[in-house]
Amino acid sequence: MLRPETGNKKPVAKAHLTDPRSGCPIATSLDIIGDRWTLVILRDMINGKKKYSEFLDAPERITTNILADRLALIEAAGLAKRRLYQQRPKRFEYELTTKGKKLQPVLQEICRWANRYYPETWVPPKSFMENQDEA
Amino acid sequence: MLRPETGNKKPVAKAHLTDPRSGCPIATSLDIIGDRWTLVILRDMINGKKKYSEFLDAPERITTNILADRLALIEAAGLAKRRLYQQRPKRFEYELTTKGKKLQPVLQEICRWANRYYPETWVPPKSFMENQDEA
DNA sequence: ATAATTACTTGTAAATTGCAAGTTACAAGT
DNA sequence: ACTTGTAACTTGCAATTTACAAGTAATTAT
Repeated sequence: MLRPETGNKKPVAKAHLTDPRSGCPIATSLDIIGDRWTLVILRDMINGKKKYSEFLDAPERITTNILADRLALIEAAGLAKRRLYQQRPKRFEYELTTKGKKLQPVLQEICRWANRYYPETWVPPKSFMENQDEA
Repeated sequence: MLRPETGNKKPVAKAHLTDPRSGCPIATSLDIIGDRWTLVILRDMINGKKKYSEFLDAPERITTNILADRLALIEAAGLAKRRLYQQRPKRFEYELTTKGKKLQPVLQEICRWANRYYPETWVPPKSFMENQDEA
């Protein structure tokens, strides 16, 4: 198909994003972050990664189509914003919004749990576990 | 197919359960809890639900095949244990292990985040948000 | 001129999910 | 005795999502 320039959107329907399964805060959140990839991308964003290629470098080896899809969903959910940082060729970088940054305590608790029950998991740097972003 | 009595297991392969994508505590955790249903079942277990039919009653309307699959995975991951509480007919109840209970802080942070950014979500009872289970 | 890089898209097979219906074992009502 | 109901699942199948591989457009590096 034609793709005259980068940056055109795919449908990104996903019914549960607009129509949560219930009023439960957990179910509503999982409609957005309840998959195997979204939070690992958020992890990288918290650690300062911004560019598509940086996210691809993660040791979990996300595939390009999933990454593109998740970045669009993350943006649609208001967890990050896409900024054009170069006109030709168009290049975007992704930055967390406050809403996205506020998920850091969730990630921190996940890490505490994993470090306790899966001792082979890495202990995150203090900057990740202590830093509660202002704002 | 034959199913002489209830309680026989299905394969439950899921490669990432035995072989995490990386040593990252977040990725490792998401290999287990990174889906749209597992944590809502854990929520119900924390709130004292034990039986299959009780989990089915949740407002999110989980289907029976997904519930059966998730209960098996939750047990395989050591987050809950299945107990035969009645011999004839065989009836099981599911109870959180300590490992499963220790995910409560993760759920609490998810609730805090959702209550802030999705004001239409329910505010959980204090018992859920404050209770840090002993052990 | 060729190779490499970035940020994707496309195609297709495999796996997972959702929906509906069926099954087994028993209990309770008529 | 027979039908109805309930609990805890299983089965079949269509629809959606995921993984894997390859391709593409624009531009820079060699």
